[in-house]
This record gives sequence, structure tokens and C-alpha cells, in this order.
Amino acid sequence: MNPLHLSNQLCFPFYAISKEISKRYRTILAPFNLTYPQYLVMLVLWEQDRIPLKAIGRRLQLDSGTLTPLLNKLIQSGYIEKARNELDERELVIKLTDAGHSLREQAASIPLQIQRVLGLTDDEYKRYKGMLDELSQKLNM
Amino acid sequence: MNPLHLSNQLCFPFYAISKEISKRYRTILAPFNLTYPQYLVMLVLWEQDRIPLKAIGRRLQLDSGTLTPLLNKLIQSGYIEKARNELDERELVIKLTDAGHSLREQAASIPLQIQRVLGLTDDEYKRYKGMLDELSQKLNM
DNA sequence: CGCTATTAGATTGTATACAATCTAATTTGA
DNA sequence: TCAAATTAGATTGTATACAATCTAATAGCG
Repeated sequence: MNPLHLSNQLCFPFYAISKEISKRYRTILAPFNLTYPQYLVMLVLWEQDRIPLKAIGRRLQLDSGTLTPLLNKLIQSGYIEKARNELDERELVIKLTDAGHSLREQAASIPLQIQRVLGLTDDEYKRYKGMLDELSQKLNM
Repeated sequence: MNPLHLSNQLCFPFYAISKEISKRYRTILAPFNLTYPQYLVMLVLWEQDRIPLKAIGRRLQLDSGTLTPLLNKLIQSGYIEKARNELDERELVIKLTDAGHSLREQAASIPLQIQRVLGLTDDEYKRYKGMLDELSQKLNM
């Protein structure tokens, strides 16, 4: 067994599958004018609105260098807006606009669409999800 | 169960773990002046030298828009060189340089180092690998 | 043979990622 | 209290990704 052989690498299928999933999201998210990372930001904001950039970054494991331009795109698309926390002016508070709120209902069909293009049964989906959550744990993420 | 909740997404842990793995590779690959995608190209070439860009792209699922600049970096680093197939001048043949060949021996320690920073046992490693290969299959990749 | 279709790479434009650095605001400790 | 340390974001520079388009070379076919 050659550990330098591509087919023996754990990391490559992660890399490849992750790219493949993003690609399949691209088609589904295009009508909403969203990319996959932008969609993730929207998911976070639909869970909790009016949170600082920092909190979004913690949740998605992204830093300001990535989030600043990404949030600006979401502003351009009309889904969010920026404000400053008056108690701590360093803090940039991200708020959903009306369009951002109503997008939530239109986006409700996305998870099912994704499951369909991935072609996984509920059981498979759950099994893979369990494995990934376990691995996240082991990696201290 | 809210399917729009981040914690119920299969795709997010893929995205997050994939980024995390790349980050851990970064430290290990830095002494070799390689990024993770560049390392993948080297793995492919160590398996088979003198193959066209197209073949590397098929293997890594990357197109010329990604590979052209990436290969130019590897040329700058002195690990590969470009040539044209004389029988088909469209084809760009990628060849390892002497430095590229000898890098292979120096890189032999990388897989173990990665396994160490990931903190996985052999069994865990194999189990995850099996699941991912299975999923790749299901996704027709 | 010569024209059309196809193919391989390169290029352009857009969108992440992330390290490193910078600025402004807040916190902390002598 | 007030200078030093810390923190939140923004900015800069480098490196992917990938769709779309372009160019040059080859293949296919009437």
C-alpha cells in the first residue's frame, strides 16, 4: 500500500466531494442569485438575525477577509444590511432586509432539491451526516 | 426538524471539514513550498509522469482554468515542466523535473504527518475512507 | 481535398479562502 | 487614569475554483 497514492488518501475524496456538492448547489441556488457560501450565511441569519460578523464567522469558520466581501455581495443582492452596535462601535451587526426574510420561504424547497440531486435516501443522508458530525468532533471543530 | 437549520445540513460539515483539512495540510506542505491542490497534482505525476493537463484534470476533477495557473506555479517552484506532444500539438505534456522526482522521497513522510495532525487511528481512517469512496460512487464521480 | 465540428489549453471575469497587516474602538492593568 | 494589549472589521496579496469564451490544432466527413 503506497500512502502517496491518490486512491489511498482520505483527504482527496473530501476535497472532491466538497467541490462536487458546491457545483450541484450552484444550479439550485442560481435562481436566488446566491452562491453556496452566501446561502450558508443566510441559513445562519434565518436562525438568528442581527448578529455580528464575528458570530457568523464563528459559526461558518470564516474570517473577515472572506466574510467582508461576501456580505457586501449579499447587500448588493438586497438580502441583508449592515449596522453598527451602538454599545460597541467595533461590532458590525448584520440584519436581514424584508427581501432577506421573505427569501426564507422561497428557499424552503432547497434542502429537498439538494437531496434529490445528490440522489441519497433519508437513511443514507443520516448515516453520512452522523459520520461527518463524529469526524468534526474528533477534529475538535 | 427544520431542514433549513445549519446543523441539519449534510453539506455544511463537508464544506467545513474540507476547509479544515486543507488548513492542516498548509502547515505540513509549507516547507515544500506546496499548496494542497499543488500537492495533489504532484501525487498524480508521481503515479504517472508525462501526462497531459487534461489527464490531470480528469483525475482531480479540475479544468484548465484552474490547472493552467496552478501548473505555472509548480513550474516556478521547479517541480515540473511543460512540453507539447509532437503528435498532437494541442496536448500539453506535464513532466517532472529532477527536483520534482526527488521531492517524492522527501514527501514520503507527509501522509503519516497528516494522519498525526488529524488525530485518527488507522481504523478510523479506513472507516471514513470507505464511507467517502462509497459516497463518491453514489454521486457518480 | 476542404470545410465543419471537436478538442486541448489559455484567458477573462467572478467569487471564495486565508494569512498578514492596518485602523479604530474597547478593555485591562499598573 | 491612561498607556498597552486586545478585539472587530477592513484591506491587501496570493491561490484556488469554475463558467464562459477564445485560439489553435486535429478529426471527421461529404
